[in-house]
This record gives sequence, C-alpha cells and structure tokens, in this order.
Amino acid sequence: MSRTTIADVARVADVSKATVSRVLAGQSKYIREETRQRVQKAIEELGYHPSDMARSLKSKRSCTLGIVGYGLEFFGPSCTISGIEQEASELGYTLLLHLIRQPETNNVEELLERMQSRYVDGIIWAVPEIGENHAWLEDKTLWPSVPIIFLSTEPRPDRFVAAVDNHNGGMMATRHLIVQGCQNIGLITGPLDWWEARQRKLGWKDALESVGLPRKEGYVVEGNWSALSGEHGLTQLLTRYPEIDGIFACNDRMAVGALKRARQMGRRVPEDLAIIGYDDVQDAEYFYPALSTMRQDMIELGRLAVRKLGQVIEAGHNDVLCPPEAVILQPELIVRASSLLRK
Amino acid sequence: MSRTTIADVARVADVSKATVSRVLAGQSKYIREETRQRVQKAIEELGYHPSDMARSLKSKRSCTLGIVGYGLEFFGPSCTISGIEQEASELGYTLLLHLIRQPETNNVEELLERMQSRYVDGIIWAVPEIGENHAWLEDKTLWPSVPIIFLSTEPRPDRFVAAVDNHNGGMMATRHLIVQGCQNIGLITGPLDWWEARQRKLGWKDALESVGLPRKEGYVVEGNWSALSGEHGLTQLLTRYPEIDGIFACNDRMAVGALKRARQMGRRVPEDLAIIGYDDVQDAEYFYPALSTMRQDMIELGRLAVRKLGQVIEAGHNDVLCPPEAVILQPELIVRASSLLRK
DNA sequence: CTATAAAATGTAATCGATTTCAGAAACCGA
DNA sequence: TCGGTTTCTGAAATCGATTACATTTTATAG
Repeated sequence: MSRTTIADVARVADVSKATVSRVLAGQSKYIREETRQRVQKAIEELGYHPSDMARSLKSKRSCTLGIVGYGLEFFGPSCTISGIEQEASELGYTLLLHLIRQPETNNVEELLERMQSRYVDGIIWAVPEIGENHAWLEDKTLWPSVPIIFLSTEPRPDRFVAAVDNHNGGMMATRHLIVQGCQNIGLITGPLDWWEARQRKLGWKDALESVGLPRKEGYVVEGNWSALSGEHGLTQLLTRYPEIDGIFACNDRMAVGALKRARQMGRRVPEDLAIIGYDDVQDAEYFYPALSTMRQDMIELGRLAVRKLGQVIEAGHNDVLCPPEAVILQPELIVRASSLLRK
Repeated sequence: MSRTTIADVARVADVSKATVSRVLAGQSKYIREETRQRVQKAIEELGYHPSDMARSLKSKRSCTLGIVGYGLEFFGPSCTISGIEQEASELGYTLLLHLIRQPETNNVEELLERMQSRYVDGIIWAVPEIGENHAWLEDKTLWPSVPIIFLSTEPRPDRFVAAVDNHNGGMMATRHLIVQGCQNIGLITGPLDWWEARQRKLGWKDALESVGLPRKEGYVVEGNWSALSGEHGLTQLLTRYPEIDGIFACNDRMAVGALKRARQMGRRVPEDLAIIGYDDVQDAEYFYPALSTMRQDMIELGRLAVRKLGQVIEAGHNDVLCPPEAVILQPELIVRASSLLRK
C-alpha cells in the first residue's frame, strides 16, 4: 500500500484537496470550525502525513540546509557540525550533509548543483580555506542561487562569513606565555596554506612585536597539525635554539607531541619550557602536564552560522542574496599546568 | 529567473519532454543518435540540470539515506558518521542528517515520519542502545516503510544490525592484562544501561572466569564515560582493594582519568598498575604513559552499514523490508606503555 | 512496392502537494 | 425579499520530472 495522500483525506472528510491543504496550513482563517474538525478527524483517522517532497516541489522551499563539511574525524569540525545541527533542528531545518575528503575538491560545481536540485534553502560551507580551494568563488557563475555562508575563512567584502578570531587567539596565547615570563617563544604552526594557521602565526608575531621580544625566523617551524609533527617541531626548535623557554603550538595535537618530546629531551614542562596549545580538545587537562590552550567554541560557531543564515533566508528573495558580513567569535584562554611558569 | 526545466530543453531541441527524459536516463536505446546529440547540445547550452525534487516525487526514490546520530562531539560517533558519508558518497547517496541529544528521544515517530516524507531510501539508526531507548521497536506501527539498519545495538532476530564485538573486545583487553601478569584486575565500566558497556563488562567477567582469577563484585565500578569518572573510579577501586594491579577502563577517556589519578596516588603505571582503555582515540599514544587500548574501526563500521543497507535497497521492494542480519566487526588490541607490565 | 516488425518519438497521466480564481453560502441592513 | 459583503469551498493549473500508451517513422522481408 502506498502513502495516504491529501486526496484520501479529502475524500474521507468529503471536502476538496484545497480545503485540506488550508487546514494543514493552519493560518488561513477562512475555514469553518466544523469543516476544520472534520478534516482533522480524517487526518488522524488515516494517520496522514503530508509529503515534504511534493510540498517542496511546489513551494520551492525544502526547510533543508546544505552542509559541506571537512575533517569530521577531528574534534573542531565535529563540534561545528553538531552546533549546526542543534540550531537547525531548533529552527526547523533538516540537514543535507556532504563531506569533502580532499580539501581541494574540484567538483564544487556538481556538489552545489546537487544541493540546489534538492531545493536547499541555504548552504553552509564548512571547509577551511586551504591554498586555492576557495578559488571557485571567483567564478560567479558557480555561485548558488541560495544564500551561502562560509565558516573559518577569510572575511571579504563579497562573502558571508562566520569565523573565530584566530589572529587574536594567537596573540592571546603568546601574550600569556610572555606574562608567564617566557623570553624566547617558539612557534609550531599549522600548515601555512591554511588561513587559520597563518592567522595564528600572525597573532604570535604581533604579540611579540608589541613587547619587543626576539622573534627570529628560526623560531618558527611548520607542522601539519599532527602530534608527530609537534614532536619533530620541538626537536628542531630546541636543538637549534636551546634558549627557547616557551612554545605556542597552533593546535593541541601538536602541543601534546611537543609535550612528549620535551619530556624525552629532559626538559621539564613547565619549569624549563612552557607550552600552550590551541583548540581545547576534550580532556586536554588529562595530558601530562595538563595542557594550557585556547578554547574556541565551535558548537557556538555552528549555531551562529545557522542563526544568521536563517535570518537571511527569512528576509528572503527580496534583493541581495547574501549580505556581505563577517561574524567573528573570540576564543578563550584556558590556563593549565603546562604553561604555569615562574611564580 | 527560475530554473531551466526539461520543457525548456525540449523546446530548444525541438523534441518532446519524454525524449529529453529518455536521453537523460541514458540507458534507453530507443533514441536516434542524431536526436540524442541535439538534446545534449540543448542541455549544455542551457546549462540544464534536472530537479532531483521532481524526479524523486515521481520515482519515489531520492538517493538519500536518513541518518540518525548521537554524540557527534565524541570520537567514535564522529568517525561512524564520517564512514557512513564516505561509502554513501561512493554509492551515490546523499545524507539527511539528524542528531539526537537526549538518547531517550521520544519523538521517534515524528523523526521517522520526517525522513520518510522526504522519501529516504533507507535509514541508519546510529544511536547506541541505552536503557529503554529502543523500546519503540516493539511498536511495529512505527517501523518505517524503508529498510533501517541499527548500529551498535544488540542483534535480534527482527533487526538488521551492524556492531563491533564489544564482548570479545572486553575479553581481549582483559586477557591482555592477564598475560601481562596482572593478578587482580579491576573494571571501570561505562554506564550499565548502555548495551555496549554491559558487553564489555561481560567480556571482562568471562575472561577472568576462564582462567580462574578472582572477580569480586567490588572490583567493578561504574563510570559515566568521562575522564573525571575514571578518576573517581580508580580512587574507589584502589582504596578498597589495594591489591589491584590491573585496570580495564571501558573507554579511553576514563582510562586517562585513571592514569592521572594513579600518578597522583603514587602508583607507577605500568609497573605497579597496568591500565588499558577502549576506543583508541586520536593521539592515545601521547598520554603519559602511552595508553594501551582496544581499537574499533568505526569508520569501517559506518561504511559497512551503508554497503549492507545499499544492498538491501537495491534488492528492493520485492519482499521483506529488512533481512534480519547482524554484521559484527572485531576490535583490535593496541598495546602501548600503559599496560606493559612484568617482563 | 507493399506488409509488417522494429525503432523512434510524442501525448497525456501521474507523483502529492499548493494556490489562483471563481462560485456558493451565509450574513446583514434596507 | 433583495442586493452587497464577507466567509467559505471547490475546480483546475502548477511545480518538474517519469512513464504507459499511442503514434509515427524507418527498416526489413517477401
């Protein structure tokens, strides 16, 4: 047996499909109470549920958001998606999820087309800006015909963006080390083709400059976000510049790699070497020593993105598709044992 | 301007909509080459893309899988979703994602209805079995009219299930501790209303029984998966039973909690106390000491679920909706420093 | 050069809703 | 009782495809 349709309800309630539709819509006052009840009764009797499919086809609205995500195996992105889903759910949207494995996806066009052919009401592009992977934005013919918001990408006058202030985050982390008394602060960055990594590095630089601390080129080593690269980074830094007494690792994974290697190299953390990470991954306090870090509320970022996008969708089809806007969240300094230096 | 439709293409190519549709379908041989090319040309000229919405409405197939997930902030579930997406993508399915926050969701009916009203081709229920949260399965009227596969739940003759063998995992972990020479092995379980937690506990019990080692009731303490509960658990166990020399913590988070507390209590790990966790979270080797654990390939679990579900969908509408079947994956023992005892 | 089968295309119904437009019913004052 | 609103309901078009069936065209055989 197939779905019960609005026609079935109409037949049972002995009214037209139009009337049933009106009862369904709810707001329309032009329905006699008696009729409404008869229809309601038929609906319940039949256990009728309208087909979102048919509805969307006609209305060109699907109450669906297209989500393009990346790196769900990692903590940050997972939280972002979770936040997106929370808010979307509250606002009555469902998610169409697509994950990208290679950040340089080239089938952007197909992807966007697929989502649009399902009448998504808006799109959230939650793929970090890496290298040229956002170059497709230059080609305006690819721009979707629905609002699209970009997460964790560089704000620009033609985009709708939500991101965490990585530059400030980098500054805060570095300043904290300075306040703790570090004199020579090394940096283990993420891959520098990541916009976020560059921003954090910039924060480190600016923080040092503002207080006139040394900032040799060699104090910087580029990791790849992995713990192993944190280990390598630390080895490089300390062998070449033994005077280094503070490390800002641009994510927690590299930080714990550094933590481990420092121990192996006989450096006490934090007495000889203060270390701070970035992300505040789950149970960061259970590393040894407990890891200081920058917390960024990715769940809130996700929620915020949906909320903003929702507003744009509501405002709707009137004029501009996407008001160029940048929503920036601030990270938070979390001080734990790994950076509690001279006291 | 609105979407270009199949009618536009038909007009430009000077054929009927039916012909365009046939060209689109591809397989139908009953198309003259000349016509096909004319249509193709029109399609490209117009940049036409068919509407999945309309297509699904007619065909009652959406090439979409409904995913109901839980706990995306955690490592395991994230990987599962990622795996699901990978395989789905390869098989040409898109995902409709819905996350549950309270495991005891009571709006199951609405949720299922929502997905079905969007004509999902199948459903993956990736919410662990906790307490009575699967009780709705008793009410067959709720059963969706499309195949549904359950992840990480107890296999039963009326369900289609994919899960990791937690019982065996528990046995393997415990046996490992035994082989390392532990004589008194304590257990920090997850919440016992979780099916997975109960299975792991059972594994512990069976492993001990099979070699005749002591297994007092007090050797068991129930945690809540959090690192903090691991700390508490360890305190309880060691103060009451100082003879304990091995701990099987039923997930890594509790294990690292135990690791930390053991250090605080002056027990050397692994010399005085061997500890093994479960999950193999990212960078588990960077805890101190590096954490032994059971690895479960949740990505593969997700992929497998999709593959199986896909087969059922393909086999399709013929007869039974869901062949009762249980696909069981085996976990893998990962030995690191935290459990390398007597040598 | 027909008769007939095979190949190619078109017509129109269909999927399941929404919505415009028009007609019927109810109400109200004169 | 009549005309004019206001309220309520229905018929039919529409969204954008697919597909059963009908029809035309082409190929093949006799």
